[in-house]
Amino acid sequence: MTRDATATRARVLDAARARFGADGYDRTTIRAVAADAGVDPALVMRYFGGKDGLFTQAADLDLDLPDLAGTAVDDVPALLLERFVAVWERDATFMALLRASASSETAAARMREVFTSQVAPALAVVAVDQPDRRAALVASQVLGLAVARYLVRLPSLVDLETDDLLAWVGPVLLHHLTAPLPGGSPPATGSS
Amino acid sequence: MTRDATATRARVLDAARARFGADGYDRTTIRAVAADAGVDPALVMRYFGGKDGLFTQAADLDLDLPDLAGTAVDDVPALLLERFVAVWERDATFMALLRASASSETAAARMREVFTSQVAPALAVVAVDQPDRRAALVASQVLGLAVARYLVRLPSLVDLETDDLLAWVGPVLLHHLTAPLPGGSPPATGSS
DNA sequence: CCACCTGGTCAACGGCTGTTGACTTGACCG
DNA sequence: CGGTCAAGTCAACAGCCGTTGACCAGGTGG
Repeated sequence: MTRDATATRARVLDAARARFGADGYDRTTIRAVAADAGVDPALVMRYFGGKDGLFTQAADLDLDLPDLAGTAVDDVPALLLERFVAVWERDATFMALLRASASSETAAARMREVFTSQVAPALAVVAVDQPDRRAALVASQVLGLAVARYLVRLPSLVDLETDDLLAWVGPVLLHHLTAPLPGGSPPATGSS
Repeated sequence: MTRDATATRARVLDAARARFGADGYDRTTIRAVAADAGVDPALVMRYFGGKDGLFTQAADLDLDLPDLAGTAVDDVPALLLERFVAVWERDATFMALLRASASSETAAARMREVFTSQVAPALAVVAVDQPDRRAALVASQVLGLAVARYLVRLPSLVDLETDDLLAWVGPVLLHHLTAPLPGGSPPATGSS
């Protein structure tokens, strides 16, 4: 059972996610990840090609958002928040990506890609209007929640139970998705 | 005019803010800051005692929030957002603190302190209810905006003019400050 | 002229890191 | 048993970083 390359790979990847999520990109060392996985640093190199490769594979985030077509827009915030909390608490992938985005342009680009390929399309179905912008606003609130709660750890947000969190923030997400366009006289560019 | 310690200190501090804001804590090297300021790295040591000291003094954030007592609550979001955008764009202090918070517990603690000593007291005057929690929710949206716009750089948020930003996000801040308590049956602790 | 203090530089040390290439171990196969 | 190939280890290199202590420059006061 030992000497199982697939299992070892998975163990290294788990250790990497934990380290990247807890310490950020720069403070995470290949040596520490290897030690956590009970493996020689050189093996990490062989498997992932380098620190960048290790991060890329460790921070491959899949939000697994459901198809919202046919869902009443009022039910969307609950679904979204439940999904995000689940992702936050399942493993450290999201935190790894978030922490790394602060100091690595590559990670920030990956974050943008997660938004473009997963969040924006999912929300485009339920936002009547300027779907991309509304999706970005939703993302800003959710991202801010993650930062304030898990990164900065403001006590009055850490104390919130998941249900209360939904009750406080849900209406805001709904607002971002459905509120009438701001700016009384929209300078629409001809295309209507 | 050369050999002016005060001016040199200021030059180093400016360079440090720029570097910390652009690259984060770990990627910023004392050598690079010193080079930017046209100074020997050893001088930075003499003046600030080390990298931590340099960061602490460079990331000493003052939001300069106005006294909101006597302000109509509907006017608060505009004031707040204008202040935050001003702080974001004035210098790199806020970005330095935000980026560093992702990988340094010290920086995260400083962020918490900024909230506790500046944001929460300022908003306590206008939030009728659970002022600390409402202030934290406001902070989460503002922080999320900073992350999404300046760090992850979601295009549809980067494109927003300051005025439009206010129009989109203002109502949300107002909601966070004034919306009725969620949870139909509040488990109030005896005081009613 | 000399001493002195402040502002500033120089060269170096020690530690940690990513990365590499040669080596070892162990399981399977004929 | 002997060979072979993947899995894994070992020791080392080269580079960069924070930090240090000794040193230099130049204006000031006696």
